[in-house]
Amino acid sequence: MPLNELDERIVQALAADARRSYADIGAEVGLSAPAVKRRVDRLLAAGAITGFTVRVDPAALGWHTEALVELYCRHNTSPSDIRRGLARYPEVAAASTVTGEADAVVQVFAADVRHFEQVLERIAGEPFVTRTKSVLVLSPLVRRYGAGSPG
Amino acid sequence: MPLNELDERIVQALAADARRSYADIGAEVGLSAPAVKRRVDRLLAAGAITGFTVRVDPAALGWHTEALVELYCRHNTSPSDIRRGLARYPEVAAASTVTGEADAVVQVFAADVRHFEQVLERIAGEPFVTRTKSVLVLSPLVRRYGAGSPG
DNA sequence: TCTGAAAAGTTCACACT
DNA sequence: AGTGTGAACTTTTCAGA
Repeated sequence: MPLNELDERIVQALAADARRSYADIGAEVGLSAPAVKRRVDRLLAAGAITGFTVRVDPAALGWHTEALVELYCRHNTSPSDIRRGLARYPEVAAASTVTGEADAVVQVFAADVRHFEQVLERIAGEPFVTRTKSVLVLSPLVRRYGAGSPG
Repeated sequence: MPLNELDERIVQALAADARRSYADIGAEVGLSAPAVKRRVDRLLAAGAITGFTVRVDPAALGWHTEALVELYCRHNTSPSDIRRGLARYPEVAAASTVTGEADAVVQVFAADVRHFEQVLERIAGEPFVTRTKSVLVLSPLVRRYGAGSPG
């Protein structure tokens, strides 16, 4: 779907603060509130906007440990197998299949290292997982676009 | 700040859909709309909730390439050196220092592989960077809590 | 696309527990 | 402390132009 410059500005405004009123956004981009709403509805229907969410501070919610886990899977594992297997863990914030040696990379938030260890053991025990390799995050440096926060 | 079970359920509801009405969330957790609002306000004031944002489909916005880049840095590089060096790139969505061989992991969004290559060259040319190692993201499997989307 | 009205949600003051 | 009710206000949403 083609996004014009007006749509991009609306998306940017919502990315910065999804609770701004349509009238407010409209005043910025030069549209009325209903016009902004129609565009947002269209972006939602087209899948350009997939939802509205909240940005949280991991530490404030008690998630003091973040880790990145490389997953090595059995040869006939499909991406949807991995997705289904990981979606059940609330500690999994993000996961993607990747090029390279590993099959997938998983971002995990846990309360502490002990908790992370338990989650890792359970993930490593999934039938499609043959091996894992993890690194702990020491300090978040850049976190743009609301990326990388657990709930 | 201590979050009780009610707060966690409210945050989870907002993480799934930040536009649900307070009355709706209240019906789920057993509170009135004003009570939910008061708790959200308190979570905002305490910094546990840092904002509301929109979840976007990167491809729909023209970001067709996502990559994870491991950064190997010179021995006397501080985390803030890395942060300052990377913050200038709009393509850098997230970056963290990590344990293990690499010093940092960087999440990069680019329009296409050619664009990513250019960004990677520039990052690799930073004075504090000695070596990089990247993998391309094939398909995003899980993307919870608004994580991992460019703006 | 905008204007204007109806429906819905938010936000407050006040009373209660 | 925290919560619920009801009213005022704002926003959303849907007509019609």
